[in-house]
Amino acid sequence: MSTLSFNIAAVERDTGLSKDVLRMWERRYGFPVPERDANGERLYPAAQVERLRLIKRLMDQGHRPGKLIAAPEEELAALAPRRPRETAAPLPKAAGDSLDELIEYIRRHDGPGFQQAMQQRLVRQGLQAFVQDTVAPLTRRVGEAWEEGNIEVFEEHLFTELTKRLLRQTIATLPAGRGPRVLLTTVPEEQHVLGLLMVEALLALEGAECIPLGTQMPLLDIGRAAEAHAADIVALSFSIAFPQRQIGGLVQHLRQILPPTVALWVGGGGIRRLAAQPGVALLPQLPDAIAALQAWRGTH
Amino acid sequence: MSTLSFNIAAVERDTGLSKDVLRMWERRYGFPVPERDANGERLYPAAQVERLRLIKRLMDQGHRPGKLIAAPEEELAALAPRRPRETAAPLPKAAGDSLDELIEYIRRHDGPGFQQAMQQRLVRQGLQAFVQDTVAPLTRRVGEAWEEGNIEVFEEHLFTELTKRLLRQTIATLPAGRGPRVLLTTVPEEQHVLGLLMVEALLALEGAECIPLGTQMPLLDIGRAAEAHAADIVALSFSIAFPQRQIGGLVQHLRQILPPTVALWVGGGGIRRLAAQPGVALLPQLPDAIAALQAWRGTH
DNA sequence: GCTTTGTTTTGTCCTAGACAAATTACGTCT
DNA sequence: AGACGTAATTTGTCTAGGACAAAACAAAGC
Repeated sequence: MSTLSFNIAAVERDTGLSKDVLRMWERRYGFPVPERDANGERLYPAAQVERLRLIKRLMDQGHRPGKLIAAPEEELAALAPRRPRETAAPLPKAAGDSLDELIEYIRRHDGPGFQQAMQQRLVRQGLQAFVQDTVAPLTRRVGEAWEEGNIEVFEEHLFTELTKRLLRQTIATLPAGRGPRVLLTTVPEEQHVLGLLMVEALLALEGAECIPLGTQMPLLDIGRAAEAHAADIVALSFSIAFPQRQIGGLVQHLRQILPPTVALWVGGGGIRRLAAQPGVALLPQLPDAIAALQAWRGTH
Repeated sequence: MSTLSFNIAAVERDTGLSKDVLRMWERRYGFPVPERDANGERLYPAAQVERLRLIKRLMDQGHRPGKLIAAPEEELAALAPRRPRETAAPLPKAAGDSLDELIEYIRRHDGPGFQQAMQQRLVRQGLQAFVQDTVAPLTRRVGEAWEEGNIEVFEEHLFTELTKRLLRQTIATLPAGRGPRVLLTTVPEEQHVLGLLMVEALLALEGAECIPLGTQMPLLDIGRAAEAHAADIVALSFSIAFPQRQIGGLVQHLRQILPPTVALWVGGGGIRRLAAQPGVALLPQLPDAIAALQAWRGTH
């Protein structure tokens, strides 16, 4: 079998670094330096792709590409402590009140075990506490673990998929809401839906009428959907992974598209550094959504 | 309020046409011709964005960009019969065995009604028939309606989201499978998960042990996941909207990454024109998945 | 009818320059 | 020392036009 190599589109797919950035880094920092095929097009060896993935992860953690690419191998040792693979800490048989127990199921690739443990916590805590005290911190922990290289991409996907299922399943059992009508979605490029589901669970529990439109809705279509569904509120979610620099412009753009009578709520880990805008409610934390709902009801 | 305008990144987001393509069309066909901001960067008026969205839709339908862009306004009349908005055909009160009834709920933006009707059909038909005779054709119908401009993007999203919920909810009630272990996912850029869920439902019903990893998994991570979960089969799904030209290379690439002992199944509407490859099973139709499962069991 | 061969269409990749927004570094003032 | 404003730097995205291969289509032959 030949050594695997990736064309530039494949590298973009697998690393999340745009073609422009890949070419610019090559020009500017001298890395990566791919080979070329017969046609003069870039061909990245697997080793360079791996290194790029590592760099991308550390960038998402806050490091700067210039430093990372310059540093030779110390960064691998110092910044990326890959999980000691076979530690396999024994499951804490005790009360199991810790999130570690849940993460350990994921690390062991034990989907059914994870589902069962989550279900148990849901029943014990009730939906609201479950969302706020289990799902939210667990999501944060998984994100941190990913940044630190302690969890694989597919493990994170398994966690997300199973948690999504549980939340949706539970939301389905709630009675129909009485209003206001809240339209929930994300912008294109933003595919993380867990935050949205958490908000939906909390709002539905408070009796709001939620209209879940999934992810990746073009801005113009969000406007049309708000009109067609006679929505009172449009709620957007930005994950921490979403390119920060784009969020402000996007929200401003959408605010222009929506009629002024429709409220625009924005939440998620991505908005931490977002400046306030007129006509846009920032809800950095989950409880803020409940507060905003009560405030809305007070004024309508 | 000023006239809305979009920079090239926003147009890419909202139309799905890459920046390269937008610039190339401008150079080659003389459309679109955006204005420029103070910095010389493209600024597309909303009207041009609308037209681009229309062109993209017709392209997905099989038309060619050169023709579409040349044609002045006849194409709008001839090819894009926008749904007569207020027709509002009365719901067929009768047996309701037709898919039209279900689509009509979506058109009326009646989420709860749709859910209830779907649930009813599920109970009446049983899961296997429901997937094959309701969900699959309905998905196709919705896709066709979208191509013909008879359904809005957000309506399609609502349909997808609600159907996903119902399928996942139902899958959750099935008992744990006995094997083989089937890992289900899609490649990056492919975010359609409905096809995958349909397959999962059928396979789980046949007693397979499904590992749902959600969408958009980098190829290298699919390989790692297959190893970590000791998967017997990796099942990929390509929707009809996925760029055809990329599929062949992607599948070939993944086949190289996976160990030869792991079977690779590929399905979905996107593979209609895909050439056969050694070590890759093509499953264009849903029943093919069941057949493939039985074949696998026969040889193991 | 079908297959093969040439032509057109179309998307993606390439180089290389420019610049603005974000971030860091620095110097000054309180 | 800490706060603040300004300069330097880093970094991503945009622009221009050229090139070419893969796909789609047309035409000719069997």
